Amino acid sequence: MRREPSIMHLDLDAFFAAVEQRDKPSLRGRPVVVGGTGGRGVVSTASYEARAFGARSAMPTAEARRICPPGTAFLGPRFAAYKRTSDVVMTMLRELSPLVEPVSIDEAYVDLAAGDHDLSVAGVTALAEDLKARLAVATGGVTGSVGIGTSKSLAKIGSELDKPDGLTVVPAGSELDVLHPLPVRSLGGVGPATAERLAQVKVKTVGDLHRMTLVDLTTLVGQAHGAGLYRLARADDDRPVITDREAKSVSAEETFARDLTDPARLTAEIDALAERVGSRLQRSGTSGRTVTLKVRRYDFTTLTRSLTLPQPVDDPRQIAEVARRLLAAVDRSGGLRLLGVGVSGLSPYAQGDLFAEAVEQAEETTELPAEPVPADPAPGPAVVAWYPGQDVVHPDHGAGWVWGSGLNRVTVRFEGPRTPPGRVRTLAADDPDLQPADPPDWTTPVGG
DNA sequence: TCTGGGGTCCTAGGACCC
DNA sequence: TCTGGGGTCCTAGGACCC
Repeated sequence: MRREPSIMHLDLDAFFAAVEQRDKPSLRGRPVVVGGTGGRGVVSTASYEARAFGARSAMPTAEARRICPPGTAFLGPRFAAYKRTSDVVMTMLRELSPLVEPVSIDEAYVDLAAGDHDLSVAGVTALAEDLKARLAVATGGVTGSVGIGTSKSLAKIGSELDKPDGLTVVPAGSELDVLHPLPVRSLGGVGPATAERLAQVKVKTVGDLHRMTLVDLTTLVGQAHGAGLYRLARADDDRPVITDREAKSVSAEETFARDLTDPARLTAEIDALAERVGSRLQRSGTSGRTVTLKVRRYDFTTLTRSLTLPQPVDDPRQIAEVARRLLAAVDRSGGLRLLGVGVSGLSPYAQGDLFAEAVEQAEETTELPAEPVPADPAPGPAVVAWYPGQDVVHPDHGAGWVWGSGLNRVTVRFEGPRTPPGRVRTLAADDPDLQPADPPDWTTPVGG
């Protein structure tokens, strides 16, 4: 918590819908719903006119169609248009201060203390009024709500208090007066589950929360969460404004218009998702060691399966191979509603034989075969034919697949996709006994 | 024609190490 | 031959955010 209200939060109002209304004047003043328009679509953004009828973000579009009147526009999103408008706004914010933290396409924090500004209440009020006016002109009529306070949480709460096109400055010293009457849901990190737990002990407002002891709170909602809420209820928040954060994961997922059962279709979808993820990784110059498959079944039950490789991957083919193996081990009977593929454990892509180092480490913790690891082959250029996920067969060990490969060595997991690391075998990359194999027929639907 | 898609962070258990 | 605890990595799931 700072001594002056120097953190600003800007939230663009009903952003996607506002851009549509700007670009299509016939939509102005009418209810507009942007989101998935197919049978399984949900609402991304409802204009304020549509909100009057109950339309909300995350609501199934089918429900929004039921409750909104004839004449409501239902539009698919145009992300490129939103991105262009967002860029205009973020550029304006960076003129206020070099410390701008975009939270999403329509939201950002600005550390005004890093700019040259009068940080009195009157000063920041004038600054925000001027920003809002210029922003509306620069974007062609998109408006934003601004909160300014002594911390991120107060700035964010301020921007929520007066929507749309609002401005709230929370002066230093008045934080608790603002905070305590608000419902606990106003605090970042309090969602439906936490609110319900708190309600069960008669805690409804931030003021109620303030009266809980740290021990009671952490017992109720967990260590980290409890400690965080304890501080937020006291306006104790010193989180800095961060300009760029490194991505920790990259993923793509798709809900199908109809549940899929056809193995060939499932494989094709995995390949397409892996292609999206891999190309994004390659474009950003990163790669990651953990591949995660997400599956949502016909009955909406959702599960994830992941596998950490000894070396990072960014190649769509390799990502797809691993994801297909993970899919092979899940129950697909009844059909799948959604598939997702992700890569995490990201690191900047580095040239060189990372795998050799990974094997050194793995050998320290892995029960390796009794038979000796083949001696290092003669120095010289080695052709690495193996890639993670590739199916192989070995006369001594049977069927397996490549877990990791380097210049000289290849590590294979034998006996199927869930073989524990203790059963890996490290072989010479040029071991003549090790042969590529046709993939097993994993696509046959499995039960249980 | 119920329930998207992109993320982050936390928890908890098991394996394994010291 | 009786009993530990801390730390890290991996996996799976859940809550939450926009």
